[in-house]
Parts: sequence; C-alpha cells; structure tokens
Amino acid sequence: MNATRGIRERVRDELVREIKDVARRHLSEQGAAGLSVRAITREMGMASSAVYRYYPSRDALLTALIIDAYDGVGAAAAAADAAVSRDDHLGRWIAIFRAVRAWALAHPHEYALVYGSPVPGYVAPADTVAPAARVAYLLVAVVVDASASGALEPVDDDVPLTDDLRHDAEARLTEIIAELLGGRTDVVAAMGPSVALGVVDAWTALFGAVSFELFGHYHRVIDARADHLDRLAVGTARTVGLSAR
Amino acid sequence: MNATRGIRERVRDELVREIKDVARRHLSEQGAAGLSVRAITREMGMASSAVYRYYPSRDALLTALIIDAYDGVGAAAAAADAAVSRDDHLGRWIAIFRAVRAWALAHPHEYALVYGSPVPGYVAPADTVAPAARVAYLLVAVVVDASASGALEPVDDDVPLTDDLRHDAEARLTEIIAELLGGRTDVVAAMGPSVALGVVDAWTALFGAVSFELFGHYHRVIDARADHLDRLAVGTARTVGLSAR
DNA sequence: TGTACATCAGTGAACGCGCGTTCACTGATGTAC
DNA sequence: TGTACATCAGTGAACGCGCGTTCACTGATGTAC
Repeated sequence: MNATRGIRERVRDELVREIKDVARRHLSEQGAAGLSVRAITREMGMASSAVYRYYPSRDALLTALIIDAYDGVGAAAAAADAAVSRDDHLGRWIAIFRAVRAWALAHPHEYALVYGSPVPGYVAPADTVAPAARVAYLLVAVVVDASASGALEPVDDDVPLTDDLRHDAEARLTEIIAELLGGRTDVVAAMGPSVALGVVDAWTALFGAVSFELFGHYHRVIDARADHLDRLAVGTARTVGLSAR
Repeated sequence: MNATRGIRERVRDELVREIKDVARRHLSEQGAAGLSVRAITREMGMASSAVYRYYPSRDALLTALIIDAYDGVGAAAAAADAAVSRDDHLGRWIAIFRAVRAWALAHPHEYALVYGSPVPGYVAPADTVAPAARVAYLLVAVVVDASASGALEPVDDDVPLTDDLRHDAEARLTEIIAELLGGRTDVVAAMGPSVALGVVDAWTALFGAVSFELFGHYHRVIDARADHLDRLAVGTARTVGLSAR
C-alpha cells in the first residue's frame, strides 16, 4: 500500500481500462460473439498472451464489459434523475426514460450486449445482478418518493390479479421496504401491488421500446422516436399514479 | 413441370428442409454467430461444399432461418387468433399475446434471432420486412374488427401528441385503410391516432415482456410469467379500447 | 423404346484465415535487510 | 544507501482447432429426338 506499489497498481488499472476501451470498440464493430482477445492485443501492440495477466479468460473480459454496460446505463439514468428537482416526480420519470434511450443510442453494441440476445455459452455470474437492477430501482425510487410525499394518485385497479402475481408484487414491495424505505410500511401501503406491477411494466416498456428502436423494428413504423418515447414515459407514469407537479 | 422433374424438386425441397432443421438445432446450441455450414453438413454426412448447391452463402441460409422464424411466430399467433370467436375481440387479443409467448418459449433461439440483437455484419434483406410485421397486423386486425362492429370503446386521450408523432400515427392509419379496410375510412375515423399508437405500444410491450422473460431480466422480478403476460394483454387491450364481450 | 447429350448433386482437396490458451522465457520493477 | 532476491508484465512460439468459400471432378438422373 505504499507509493511505489500504488504506481504499479495505477499502471495496471490504466491497462485494464485500455483493454476494455479497445474491446468496447471492437464490440461495436463485430458484436459480442466476434470479440477476440487476439484482435484487441494486436491493436494495442502487445502479444495476445499478455491479456491473460489481466483477465483469466475471454469470458471474464466479457463479464467486465457487461458489468460496465449496466453501470453505464445506470449511471446515465441516475445522473439524469439527479438533475431534476426531487419533487418533480413526472419530470424525473421522463428524464430516466430519455437517459436510457440516449445512452443506448450512444452505445448500441453495449446495449445489445446486456439487453439483446444472451451470448451463447456465456453464463452471467452473480456480480451482474445488482448493476442490472439499477434502472428499475431508479424508477421505483421516483414512485416511492411520490408516495412518501403524498403525491401519488390512486390508480385504476380494475384488471384482476391472480394469487401468484399478487405474490410477486408483494415480494417486490417487501424488497422496497427493506432497501429503500427503512421499514416505512405506510408508504408502501399507499402504493399497493398494482403500482409495483405498473413499475415493472413501465420498465419493460421502456427497454422494449428502446430495443425495438435499436434493433430495427420501428423501421417504417415510428419515425418520431424521441417523441414516441416521451409519450410512453407519460403514459406509463399515469399507470403508476404519477402526474405533473 | 412433368412428373420426374417434380421428383427431383421434391428431393431438393426435402434437403432444403433438412438443412434448415439441422441449422435450427445448431442455432439453439450456439446462437446465430456460431452457426456453421461445416457443422451442419458434418452432421448431415455430406461435404461442406454441398450446401452451396442450396444456398449461395451462409448469410443466405441465415436469411432463410430469419424468414422462417417470423413466419413461425406469425403463424402461431394467427392460428391462436383464428381459434377464437371473431367478435370476442379481447379474447383474440389475449390469444395473440399468449401464442407469441408460447412460440418464443418453444423456440427461444429462433426468437432471439429475430427479436434479439441484430447479427453483426448481417443486413436483413427486404424479404424479411413483410413476415416481420405479421403479429402487429394481427393486433391491428382485432382493433379494426372491433371498430367496424362498433365495439371499440373511446380511449382516454389526455396525453398530448406532437405533430411528428401524429404524422406517424396517421401514416399507419392510412396503411390500415389501404391494406385491411378497402377504403372504409369511417372505421378508422372511429379509431383515431391514439388507438394506432396504442397498438404500437401494445405490440412493443408484448415483445418487450417476452424478451425480458426469455433473456433473463425477469429473474427474481416476476415469477408468475404467464399471469403477468395475461395481465399485460388485458391492460394494453384497455388502452386501445377493447373490452370484454 | 433406345441412345446421345445435358443437367445437376455431391465430392474432397485446397486456400487462406483467425481463434483461445499454454508455457518456458526475459527483463524490468519493487522489497527486505 | 546498497545489494540480493522476489515479484510481476510481457514475449513469442506453439498447440490444436474451426471457419467460409472455391474449384475441378465424378457419377447419377433427366431430356430430346
């Protein structure tokens, strides 16, 4: 932990960063399946075997890229959310939608890496679970804040819930109490299972729409894509009880 | 066109089918990027070069698989729709949702081929456009039938439309008049742009949810997945004005 | 019906390529006394 | 501060593999007269 060791470590971190940067660029040209440690090291001017000083295998490198991608989209959404006044719940909700789309358009292959088809033969390790949930938790936090400040409107509850689905919804609500609310069950009681499922569906719709745009399914269907996503944000916000300030 | 030529052609069709069947199975083990003509021919006990009598390139084979996949999910949805009484509009809508999910669970890698990340370096030819639109058109047809029979309820129209988005919606409505209605503009007038966008969003939500389930994003989020999709079907049906008979 | 010719499916060797990973090694950097 | 030793990054050759595609070919099937 002294100064010289610190230098060695910093050089190491620098190279790890460079490997990932080059890998990310290759990802954007070949996709995940075409990611080649030889091509990466070739571009960096080092022997292909050198990468094994940094990652034990190609899959480990892929895992690092996946975690970075989840972190990237999560950080972009968190920053957009943070830039909006805390009590402008609808504004925060829309900001998160827009930030996810903007990040996806800026990093299409990293997006595809985590939200597209699973890489065949690759099994995501447990480390990827927490970063993957980040955007969903930002959406949950907006609704929780709205509920805590009494700004959440009651939602139409006319679609019946099966027992299994109610069980899922209540399990998610229990998690929210544990992770975001420190035991304030009253706030969650004001939300109810419909809101919990509504957030899941909004999260699904957000990534569904971004994926459809990015993967070409809106070609000749929707041209005004930014407007369309905004509308989707407002529409989903209503289904969970958020309204304009 | 005589009998013997017919035999030669039937043998040829048989082999084309076998190549695609084996390819599909390999797809399910390796994914699209790992699809190898050598592996396919090896399994079939023929020389790797023989496949070039049937497909000019690997990409052409991939295109055939993509078209088959779109046809497969479209046919499954169409069959499910056809099995429901014509005037049970909500029932047809739900049947389409369920059929898409069932087909996706039964053919996960074919599903990923068309609704997952685009295959890098592969450009979908124009032949894939029409089969890709089939499920969307089934949903549209349900709404059109409901509208034509006066069963479509008015929808809340409180989320404002931008001009660009209204333009998209009206372009889709014009297509519907041309392709499904033979000029009956009155039926479409009863629908309006909100319903057109609502169908697009329902279509997006359907594939968004199926993709999230298949690609692992509902892991530890939603366990009752069939119930969840049913609820999504009913919820989206309401947003376009469909109700129980 | 029989024969000469054309068409076609399929072969197998070859081209030229890239891949992930291992391993014994060199030489530079850092550590302990 | 100087020296002996340990750690570490990086090398380059090698292993064993698979890939898509081309091409001249053989032999069987189909066609025309």
